[in-house]
Amino acid sequence: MSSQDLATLQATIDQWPDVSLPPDGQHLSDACRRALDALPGLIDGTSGWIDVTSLLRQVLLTSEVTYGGMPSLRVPTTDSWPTVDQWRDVACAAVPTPGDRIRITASDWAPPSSVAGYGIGDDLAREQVREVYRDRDRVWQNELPPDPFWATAHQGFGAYRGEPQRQAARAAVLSDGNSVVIALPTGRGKTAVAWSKTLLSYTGVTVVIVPTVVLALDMERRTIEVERELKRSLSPVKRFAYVGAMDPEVKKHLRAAVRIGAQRIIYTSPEAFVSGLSGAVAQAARDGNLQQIIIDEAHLVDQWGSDFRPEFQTMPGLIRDAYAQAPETQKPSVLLLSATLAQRAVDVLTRLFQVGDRPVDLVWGSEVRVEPTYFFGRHKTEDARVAAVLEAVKRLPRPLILYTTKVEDAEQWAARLRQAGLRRVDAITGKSSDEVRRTVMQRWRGEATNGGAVATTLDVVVGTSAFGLGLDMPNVRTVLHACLPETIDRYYQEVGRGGRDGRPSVAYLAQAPDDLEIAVSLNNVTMIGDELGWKRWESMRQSAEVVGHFRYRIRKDILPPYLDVGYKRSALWNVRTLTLLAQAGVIDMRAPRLTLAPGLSEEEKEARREEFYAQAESFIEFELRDGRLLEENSWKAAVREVRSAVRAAQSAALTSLRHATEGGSCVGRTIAHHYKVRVHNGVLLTNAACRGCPSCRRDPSGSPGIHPLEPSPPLPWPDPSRDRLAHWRSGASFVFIHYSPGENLSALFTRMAERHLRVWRVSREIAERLQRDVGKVPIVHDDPDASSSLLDLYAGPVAVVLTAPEVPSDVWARIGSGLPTYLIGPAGTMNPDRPGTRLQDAADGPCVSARTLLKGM
DNA sequence: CCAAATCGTATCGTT
Repeated sequence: MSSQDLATLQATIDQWPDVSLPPDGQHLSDACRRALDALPGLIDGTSGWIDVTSLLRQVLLTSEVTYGGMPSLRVPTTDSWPTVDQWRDVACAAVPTPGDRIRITASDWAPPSSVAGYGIGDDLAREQVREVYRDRDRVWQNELPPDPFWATAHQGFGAYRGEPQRQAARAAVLSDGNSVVIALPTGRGKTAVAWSKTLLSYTGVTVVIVPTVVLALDMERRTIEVERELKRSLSPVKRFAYVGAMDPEVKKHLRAAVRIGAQRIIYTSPEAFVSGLSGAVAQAARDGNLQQIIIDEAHLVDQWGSDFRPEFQTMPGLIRDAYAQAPETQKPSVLLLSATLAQRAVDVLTRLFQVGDRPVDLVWGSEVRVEPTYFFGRHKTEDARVAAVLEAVKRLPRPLILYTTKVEDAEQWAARLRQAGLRRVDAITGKSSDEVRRTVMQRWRGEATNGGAVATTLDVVVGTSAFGLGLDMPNVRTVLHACLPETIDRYYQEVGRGGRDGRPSVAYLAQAPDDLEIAVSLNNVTMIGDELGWKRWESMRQSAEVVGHFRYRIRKDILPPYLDVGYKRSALWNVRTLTLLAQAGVIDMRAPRLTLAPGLSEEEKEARREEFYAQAESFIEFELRDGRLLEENSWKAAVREVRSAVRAAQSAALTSLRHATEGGSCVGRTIAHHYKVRVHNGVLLTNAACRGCPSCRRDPSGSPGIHPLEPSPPLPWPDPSRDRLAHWRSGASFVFIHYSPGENLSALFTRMAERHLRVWRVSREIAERLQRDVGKVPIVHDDPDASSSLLDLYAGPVAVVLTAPEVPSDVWARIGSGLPTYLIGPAGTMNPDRPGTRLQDAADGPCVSARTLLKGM
């Protein structure tokens, strides 16, 4: 299909100054829609000349790259239309034509391709930037057929978007009562993974912790849509977000719904989870109604939990409480989801979120994004940087994000761009009001308040790191940095806001001399020292009120002996001390909970409540975990270890980024290396990929390319799930279940599945029928032809159904390694170890007929 | 002293 970009745009321009929009229903590129949106703004001043020139340039390049030829547009020079010089300023050629019009064509432009400036690799650089303009539909690669449970959970789920999503989805339904860290790239369907268990079952509460209110509300909106499609209620309250600013009545009803297990899924913040919702969650757990706790953007537990938002690190205590109180067969599972997990984040999560005695599982689908083409510029002065960024903003495609570190710089950049001739630009920082954030997103996306489509009025957003968490904008084409981020994690997160639609994007970082100092100071996490920490700890312990078994409550703002006058930072330092201790394994942090002695009168209760909530903010609780660390020297040693681990991780994260900006080696490789993680049972690799960077343009033969070689091999599930059929194996690792020719096995299969046998190696057809029969029990289909079979990876029970009287070697190998296996085969299946003997005759393995087994179930 | 955001109320027992 060819685009109607040029014809439509030219027709609209020819009517000038009538700028009524063309009818919908034509195939137009994103760039062309934006250009059409921007044209009327020339009249009322809501578009500047740069907005229009850069968008028309983008349309021309989109057309040329996608369909070839030498596209041009004839534009007026009257009114507020740009001058010939202005067109040239955005790398467009402008030739006068009769009738006061000029014909414009666009030339290639790419940022300086090496750190030193223009030189080797320029051609490649331009070629790579050209690809960013290409108008093409996304093609999902590496799709995999869905497991029966996946297709059944929601008809919209369809195929898996690659092995990582498959592993994550399987981990979610196969984990019961354990914690799983799941690294899954953005855009690989994280949300579906979180939903599948909920949608498949008919009872149980899933609590999803998200870092911001906006995300909670956004998830609520999407959940309401799914609920409508399902034609099934997921909440008696018809609400799914629980956030502070909501109507107290709605919150009350939500708490009640969670408490009785009727709320199937709820989205909330760490703060609300450990305070308002904690009682309801605990009650649901006690009644066996707590199905899953899911922590989204789990890397923030490490990044934000240490001092900024300590509730990220008080969650584990609450989760352990809930886990301990849940009935043995209905323990909640904990999923920790993130796209960017480096060593430190994995260490923190696996330590803090281990519940029960099983180690935390890991599903590693970490990938390096292939969309960005990287550019770096180093400038000797701030003025030179400003000029370089301005040039890039004029010439690179929209939507475009410009990141800065400081709020002031973001605002200054927005003003500077307006000054230069942009109008379709605005800024978002941590200081922006909710209202501003909302309207900027709507103007950027072209969305009305009611969700309908309207014209876009914004192409460029200048932001600090506040802009982007959970940002849902698929077609961002350019991410600029007029700063040096303090870690490669932040840089990569921000670059990753581009190209969510799978099309290439440009990532260009322009550095100036002062940037490093700012990055270093932000990189330096504030932590308390040995001596002062110990003194604080002692004074906290001495003043602690005992509120339970090994459980203490302290005032956050109590002062250590070395201070006799309070200063407002003291409370923050106390919390920092405690989070450090939690990471060292000395304590679990807890959120204070109101406990009312029985037998109080209503007035007394009310008085206690009022007193509690008046002071709740100033309290924090903790539980001692390791008494051996109470002695001063071992305490200090434990704390010192955590401190140096944090410092090492932080400085490595900045060094990696500096390394990348220097252009000495491939950026994709540097990022991949940063996300390589060691765990107790192996090394988790992130494969390098690179569309283009200074190093790869200089020496293309050394580039990893955009097709990652092999997916990182999956780690085995370290511990088997409960096997409720184990007695049939009578102590052995496997049982052979033999059937007669023509025997109908579906009743047996159903019974086995209902007793939580979830993993089946069987034909797809039978697996799907089984799923239909058992409904809510998740059935995982182990395809014998898949590259990674669950026979090797899954230590829980697996059913293997044979249609011929021979045992495949991989099945026999699994049985030999002692993993629980239910081998269902025709009577007469031969024993691979003893030629000429049948399995059912062997003395060394238990066997039973299908009929006997079924009768006994 | 550099960025980042959130937060509150009701109850106790069986095979």
